Amino acid sequence: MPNMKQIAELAGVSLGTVSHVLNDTARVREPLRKRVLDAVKTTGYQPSQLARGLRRDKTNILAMIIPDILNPFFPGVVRGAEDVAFANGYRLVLCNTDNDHAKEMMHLNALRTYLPSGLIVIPSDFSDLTAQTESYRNAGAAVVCIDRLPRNWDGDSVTINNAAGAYHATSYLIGLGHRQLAAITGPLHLTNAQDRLKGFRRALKKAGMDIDPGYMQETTFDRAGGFAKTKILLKMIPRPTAILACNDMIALGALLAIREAGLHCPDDISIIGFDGLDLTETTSPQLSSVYQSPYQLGAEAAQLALDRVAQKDSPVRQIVLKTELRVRDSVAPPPKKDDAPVLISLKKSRSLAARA
Amino acid sequence: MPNMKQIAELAGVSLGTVSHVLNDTARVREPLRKRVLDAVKTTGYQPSQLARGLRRDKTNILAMIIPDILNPFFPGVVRGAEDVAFANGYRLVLCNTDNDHAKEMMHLNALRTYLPSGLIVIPSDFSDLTAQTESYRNAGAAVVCIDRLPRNWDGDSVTINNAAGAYHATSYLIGLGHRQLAAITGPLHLTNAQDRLKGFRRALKKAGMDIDPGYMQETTFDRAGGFAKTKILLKMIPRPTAILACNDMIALGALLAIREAGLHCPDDISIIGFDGLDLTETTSPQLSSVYQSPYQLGAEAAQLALDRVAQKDSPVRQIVLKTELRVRDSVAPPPKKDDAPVLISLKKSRSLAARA
DNA sequence: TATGCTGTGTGAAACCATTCACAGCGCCGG
DNA sequence: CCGGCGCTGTGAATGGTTTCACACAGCATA
Repeated sequence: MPNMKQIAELAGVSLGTVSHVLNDTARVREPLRKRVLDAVKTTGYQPSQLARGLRRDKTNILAMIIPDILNPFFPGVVRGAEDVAFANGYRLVLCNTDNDHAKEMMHLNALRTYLPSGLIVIPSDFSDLTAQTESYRNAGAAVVCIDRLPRNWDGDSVTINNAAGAYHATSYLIGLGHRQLAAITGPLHLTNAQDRLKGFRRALKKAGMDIDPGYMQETTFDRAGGFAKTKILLKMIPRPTAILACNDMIALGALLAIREAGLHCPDDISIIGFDGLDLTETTSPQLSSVYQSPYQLGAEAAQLALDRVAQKDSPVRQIVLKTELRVRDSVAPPPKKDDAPVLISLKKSRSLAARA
Repeated sequence: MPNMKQIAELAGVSLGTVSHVLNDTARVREPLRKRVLDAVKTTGYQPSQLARGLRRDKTNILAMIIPDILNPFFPGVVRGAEDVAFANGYRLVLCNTDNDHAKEMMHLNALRTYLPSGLIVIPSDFSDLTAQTESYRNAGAAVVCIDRLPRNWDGDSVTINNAAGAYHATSYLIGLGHRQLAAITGPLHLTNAQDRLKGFRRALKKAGMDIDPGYMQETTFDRAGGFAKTKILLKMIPRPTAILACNDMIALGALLAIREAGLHCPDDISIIGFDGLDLTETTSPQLSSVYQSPYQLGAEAAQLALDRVAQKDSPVRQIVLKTELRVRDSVAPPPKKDDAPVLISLKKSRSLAARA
């Protein structure tokens, strides 16, 4: 593979001229310009991203740090970011932290010397990333936090309206007549889990309801957590007639626990999840959920990062995306007391056609 | 952030010595060595990966090209590769092709000048990648193909035993008494789809069965494909009593089509999928499937790539991983003719505990 | 004592693109 | 006719690391 010097020789121009033609960084008269372009075409020359990055103190790399790509929520985020990156000539470096702060630090440290233009982070926990990411900012890299925010974050961010989503879902359940409500929240040191719980409580308050703290269970954002906490909830007296699961994985675990207990969803107990993952369409019953678009989350974040690279001193942007309650088969009015299982089933959106 | 020169000055040694200490590339006497290490520690010096890569014609980057991270099979592959990469001080660059050959080429071209040490590819189609990847090989990069192979591939690879898996699943269905078997295969220009079909046919042949080509439907590896082709199969006379779906997404579509037709799985018709994704545990009925480990696929590929980097001229390795039939609730003996729906349900592995 | 060898350390060259100060040229206005 | 300006193009300096040829000291051998 040739280098720029050879292109310059072949085109009979100087090194600088080749660079100017390639980067459109100065006027070059047509004949010379053409000679350079021809030389590039015939040799198949490609500039070394390494040399370029070294010189410019910045590469066309976007680094992305997420908890775990195996969690079905994150592939969408990654894909959204990768699409925007690719469309703009950037590459995406993917790092998994497993929500382990130490691992997050290792990634953060190791990535720095690749001089990425941007860094998109889903923070692993509530530790203060401001200090860590400052070195990136100093190096001229854009830093964008998404999904949840570290403590005291005052930089660019993309999140969703967690409280509103949870509020809406909870209100819906109350509207159906549920009075024994429960919530299974994610780890409360995560801002998104906190906000969802806030929305839940706000809806209860609005309805003049008050619930025993035991009906709000905190756990990890996964199936195992949902399974375990649902088992606990099912033993409580009175048994909740509806559960707000603060993400879909928790909801999945809840569904399994309900089935294992010999109960039926939604006849005995209603479930609403959060995220609206694809897999909520193939569970039985199909899971109602507060939908958010992981793809959009990632795409907006990448765009935000690129915008920041282009315009370093524009005002901070904190984008908040909307959620949308998608009611499917896992919700119904509460069973009437001392009744045989009620056989009502609400079928609203069957979005099969859209995806299948 | 300091550079090597400053470390050299601080430690009172030459540039070369710093390099030797850091890379353990020559003996350095203890006192000097310690001075260097101290200087590094106090300054928090980190070598520039860009300069290093430029000089060594190779970076600690592994590039990974996959069809689409949104497809639930691939996150596991990516995670496996990232873990191995990370453990060895490498970073993973992720690229999605959407099975679009043009996009694959763009990624291949763009990635090259980052000088990755390795390239892990799930080929988008049957085009001959040998030529394209040769330029990587020439540049000293290791190229590993996984999951499916491009035409005439003679380099390193990691695949699974597709034919054996399909053979096993099909034989199992035959053993249950099924005689009206159908298969929904993936795109037959993909080697894995081909091999799974081969396994299906081999099992039929072994049992002395012959089937009408109409019972073998080819489609894309997704839910929409499975849904559409199942609708076709359900209209055929005689209606198949069992379907081998050549991946889980197809199986998912099949399940939905069966439900929509007012039929029941497994009472009316049995389904076995392929891949054994997590989501097969939360469908209803739980989906039987030929399990493979995407994580292992990715991990082995990354290890293979790193091994090749370390030992350029070791013999080519073509690793073939095993599959494992996981029987859950979506299979049963065929319904007896003119019978009411049979209520047999085979419950073998409930691997809930393992995962939840 | 001269020679040769081993073990350490040095500093310049090389990798390749970008950028900056400057030079050459043609043209305009004075 | 000259000074000055705008437009193009030049080539050297720059960025940070690795590596190679070489130097030097100390020691053993002839």
